[in-house]
Amino acid sequence: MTRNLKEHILQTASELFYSQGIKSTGVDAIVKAAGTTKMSLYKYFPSKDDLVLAHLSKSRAAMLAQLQIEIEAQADTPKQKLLAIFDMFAKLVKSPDFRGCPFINAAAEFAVENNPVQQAAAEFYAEFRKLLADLAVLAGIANAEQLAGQLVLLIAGAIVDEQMHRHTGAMQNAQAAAKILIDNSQPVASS
Amino acid sequence: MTRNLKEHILQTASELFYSQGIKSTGVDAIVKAAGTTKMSLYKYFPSKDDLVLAHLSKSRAAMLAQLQIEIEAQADTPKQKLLAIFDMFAKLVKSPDFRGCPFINAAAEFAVENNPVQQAAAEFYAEFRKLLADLAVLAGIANAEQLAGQLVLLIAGAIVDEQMHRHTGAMQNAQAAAKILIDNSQPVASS
DNA sequence: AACAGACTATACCGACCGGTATAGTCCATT
DNA sequence: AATGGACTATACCGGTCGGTATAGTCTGTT
Repeated sequence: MTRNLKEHILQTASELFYSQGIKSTGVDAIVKAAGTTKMSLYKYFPSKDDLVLAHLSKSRAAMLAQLQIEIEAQADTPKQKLLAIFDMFAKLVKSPDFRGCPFINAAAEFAVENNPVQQAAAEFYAEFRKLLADLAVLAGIANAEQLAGQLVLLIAGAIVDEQMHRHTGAMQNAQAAAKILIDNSQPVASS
Repeated sequence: MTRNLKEHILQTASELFYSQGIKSTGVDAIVKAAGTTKMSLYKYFPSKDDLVLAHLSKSRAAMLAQLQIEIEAQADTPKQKLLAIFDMFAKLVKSPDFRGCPFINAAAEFAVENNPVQQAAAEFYAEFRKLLADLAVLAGIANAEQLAGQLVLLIAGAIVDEQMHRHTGAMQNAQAAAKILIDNSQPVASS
């Protein structure tokens, strides 16, 4: 039960942070939802900021792992894997619990530039882009970095769009655009 | 000086809301920055929420007007006008005061679904999309609505991306993608 | 049986939050 | 000169914020 409590508090905090927003979630609310006390929370997380950073770090790892699984599960070509990522996000966006991207939302809540929260958000998107760029390289695309950047824009834009107007199929629209961009990308000069 | 004070308070609040975030900006801070008192603020805006909504409404009108001007200033073809919008946002994103999209940020700060703040954000993006769709129709594009939606995704995504990693040219990358999407869109069946 | 450590219970702290009450100043119109 | 409305000054309200202090409970180990 000892190492479990820290994880349990973090899990509870994560859900509240994501569903209600970080600044709107007080420490007391987390403590009550987790069925514990402030003393225990502050034992494992010396400040609310630490808890917030832990939440973002956990979300980052979880999301990247999920992406990796989704990519490897697909036994198809790299190009099909790229498109499958849009399917995954389309599913994610359909969930009733969907409330936008936790990193974008956190970056919006913590406005000060170079804030640790913003840096955490930036790091996730940098890793996400790299993951897409690696796939694009495998797909034999010459301007892989540029294409990966564009796919990130489409996905981030669709997440934000779905957050505001729900169930408008923004992610499918993004995928349709992605298809065109991929098909129009230059192949590497073949031997 | 009478009608000026209301506008002055709103202007001050707008700047603080945008630069620091809405929830992080207290009424006292607005009052102090505007050089007035709480009594005057609450005379014109019966609650902070009203002030927030007024801020979003003002920002929406300002942004749409700026877009209209930019579009009409271009004496070029509708297709060139569509691309010119990306230039405008590229300039906007370069400003040292840039801190993301006020509507996306506000929607992220106010998590509760169907919150008035979220609705205001959604309304802006709906109008923005319509504006692009009208241009796409003029450009003789058959699937104008779909294309407009995709351009919105690219722009919103680039704004969010630039908010996290500054000065990476995300908006130029979005424009490059937009060119491809426009060139690959189906023309209306001509007579 | 005794000890240690994880965890709980609760009361408290100063600071700040959005919002209000009361009183007073300034100035233009009549 | 007097009235009235716009605006200021300031003190206050209850509530919540993040964070801490103190004390007690419960349980596994020796």
